[in-house]
Amino acid sequence: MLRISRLTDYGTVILAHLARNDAGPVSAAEVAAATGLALPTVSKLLKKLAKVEIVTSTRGSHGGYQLARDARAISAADVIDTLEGPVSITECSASDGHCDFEAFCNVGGAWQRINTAIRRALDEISLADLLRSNSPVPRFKFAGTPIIVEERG
Amino acid sequence: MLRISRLTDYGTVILAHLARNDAGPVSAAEVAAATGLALPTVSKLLKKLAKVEIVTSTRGSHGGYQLARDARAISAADVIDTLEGPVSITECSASDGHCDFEAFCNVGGAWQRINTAIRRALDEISLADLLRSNSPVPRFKFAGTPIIVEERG
DNA sequence: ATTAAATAGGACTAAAATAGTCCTCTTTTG
DNA sequence: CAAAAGAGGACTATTTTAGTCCTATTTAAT
Repeated sequence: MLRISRLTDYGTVILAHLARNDAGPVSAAEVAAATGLALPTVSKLLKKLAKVEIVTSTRGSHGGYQLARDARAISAADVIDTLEGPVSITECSASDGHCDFEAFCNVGGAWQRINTAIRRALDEISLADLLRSNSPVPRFKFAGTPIIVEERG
Repeated sequence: MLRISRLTDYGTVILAHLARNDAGPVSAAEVAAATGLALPTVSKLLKKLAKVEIVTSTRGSHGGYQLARDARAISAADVIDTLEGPVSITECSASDGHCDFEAFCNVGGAWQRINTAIRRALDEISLADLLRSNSPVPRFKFAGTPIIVEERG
């Protein structure tokens, strides 16, 4: 339904936590405790975010993660690109741009226009814009185990 | 990755075929033959499109489907809403708008802005805009059986 | 009337993508 | 050198998406 995945949403929650706790590295375990997300999941996401330098990591004891730059300089597009691959409304336009069936393909200029509009919207929103209130975890209505939102630790 | 599903893409191919064959109803079987898509799939999609009156159906022998209105009056948003549910970038904002955890939720105004931008882009593109060239079926690069694009029948 | 060609509706199965967990290795600090 | 942390990747489970099939209904032609 043209929506971002849960993991990407978790990613924004995690980044929001880092943005609010900016004085030194925060461990994945701390983030997990504060957000109610499972540690392995938090860990996995932070590793990906570290790889593209949205966050920086410090290894070893007292290590952890922190934002690599100001929250205003991290866009929704950065996060989405990292956590679910490049944004593109059709499979075709996500490819290398050279499709064997281009002549038969109805995915043309109009879809590209849509892609461009979406991308522009995502580029213009920063992590700072997404930061709101006390926000551990959004509530989802899917079938699986409900996410705990109580504070612990 | 924030992309439309294959079925929705098939939907646009099917609608494109109907738009180009506007003189009387076209049966699902004819559409399937012309586009290279499997009949049950075409049939399923056309039933959905008929239910929301993007196409009209005629039952009985010599029956079939045709566009319910001019291709310029059918938007990408209409088609996407029908074939993959309402467009909304997060699960929360797709819901009834009343979330038990609103106070904790970081999905706020900024995501809504993104949603709005996407929706506007989708509203502004019509089926007529998407109509291009001879276009049976876009080629996808996923693992399953490749879709036949040769003309048959 | 009967038969054939269609759509309507929904149940069911299969395949793919997504989410989530776990294990082993390396780095750093006390 | 032990403990706390991240790195990397393999693996499993779950959920979503795609695809098929069956039965009923409608309409037209004979």
